[in-house]
Amino acid sequence: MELTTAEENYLKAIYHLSEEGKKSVSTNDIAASIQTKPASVSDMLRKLGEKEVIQYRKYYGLQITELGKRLALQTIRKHRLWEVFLVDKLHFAWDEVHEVAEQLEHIQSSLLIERLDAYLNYPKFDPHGDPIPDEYGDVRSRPRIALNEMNIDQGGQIVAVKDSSAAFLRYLDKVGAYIGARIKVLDKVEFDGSVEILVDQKKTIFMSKDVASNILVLQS
Amino acid sequence: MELTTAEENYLKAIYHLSEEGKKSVSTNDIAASIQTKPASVSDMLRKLGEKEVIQYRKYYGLQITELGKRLALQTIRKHRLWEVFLVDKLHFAWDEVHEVAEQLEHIQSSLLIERLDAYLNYPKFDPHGDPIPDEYGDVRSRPRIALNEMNIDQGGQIVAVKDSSAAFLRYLDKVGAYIGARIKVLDKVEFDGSVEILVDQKKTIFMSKDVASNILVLQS
DNA sequence: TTTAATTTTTAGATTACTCTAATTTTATTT
DNA sequence: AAATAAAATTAGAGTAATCTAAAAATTAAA
Repeated sequence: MELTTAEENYLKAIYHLSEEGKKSVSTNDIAASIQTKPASVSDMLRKLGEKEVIQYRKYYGLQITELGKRLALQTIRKHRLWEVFLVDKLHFAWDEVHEVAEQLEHIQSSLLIERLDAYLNYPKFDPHGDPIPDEYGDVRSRPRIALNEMNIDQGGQIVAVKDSSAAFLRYLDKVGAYIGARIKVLDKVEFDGSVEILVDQKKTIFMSKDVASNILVLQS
Repeated sequence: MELTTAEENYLKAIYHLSEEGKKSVSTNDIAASIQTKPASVSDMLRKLGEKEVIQYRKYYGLQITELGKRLALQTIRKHRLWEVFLVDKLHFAWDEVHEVAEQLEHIQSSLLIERLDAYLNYPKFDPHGDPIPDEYGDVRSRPRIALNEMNIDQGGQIVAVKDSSAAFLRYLDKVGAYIGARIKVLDKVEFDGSVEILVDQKKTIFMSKDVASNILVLQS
């Protein structure tokens, strides 16, 4: 089954929305998330329904099918592998990768992705800390916790950020709290919820609750 | 100035045809070279004319403009850099790269190409030995000579092949006569034009005139 | 130099995707 | 439960790229 680039983009958006939002995905949500008009979405939903990657009943909403999920995860896998390539090999900054990965994810060649995966040493997370599905679409996502919810003296590894705006990523880079960094909570301030953390066993930094709540940690 | 993927493909074909054929490029030639119908070509020529990447007079043929040449060379540059990446880094075989590079060449990001070029160590030739234009479209092609026309005891480096069929490339790989290999002509057989060459200072092989005439060498 | 063959272009459709504007359906309020 | 608001869909049209079939222009041949 072959999807066009546009179909892949819609399906990816639908997958993401149905993962996070929980309740059913609306036409308007999809339109907003891929910057298009609801009318275009309706049209595409009909087509995606025919291709059986979603189950679609007019006015009643949609449900992504198993096939749809698998295909969406394949695109997400490609996107995230390319992000790793851009950052690890071509030294792109975190906030420069998205646009390019958005194009690269549509290149069709299973050999290419296999080889790229091997070349990057089978990474499990992309530069934003999001998990990379395997070729069958399996995501082994270990439980993660927001940094501000950790207890004093607890340690772990930063594996993801919720807010991936360029400004936020630059801030994290500056304080050394990159994805993969090992951290430990030294203290928590009851009053404002801010935390004091040790980064990579050497640097102590303070973080507002706001920032900490946007950082996901794999506890150890 | 922005070209669509289709426009880039047409322009690339036109560039290649006008380089080799010398005389003017016909609608039929273009149609044949990109497997499409002459009617579609006519349509596209009008559009390319409007965008001033070619000079086009109905029924009278076309001429690629300086702008067109520059844009075509940019696409060719991208194509060849990606081929180097696929072969050098992802261990693709010579004959597996084309299809994928054909897709990758249309990714739009000047940063990406700059970084890729640096990452590959500014290669001057692609895996088929074709020169890679610089970012301004300059191709510094040093004089090359067919292997069968070299004299005894002359040395050089294999930089290109004329015949790039999969079978031929596989044969070359097997005997170690890859692009970049340093060779030296040990002997030439008057009778059938075959040559005896030393590859990479260690391996001696015999080559028919037929094969040797398809290998281009940069003399040293 | 007419006629015939070839090449090229136009005309008219088709597919994929998008849009605005109008309509229909569902959800919310009073 | 009727009226209103919101959401979703259809209708109709536009762009880009392609095709087949027909027409026009050029080239080659008799």
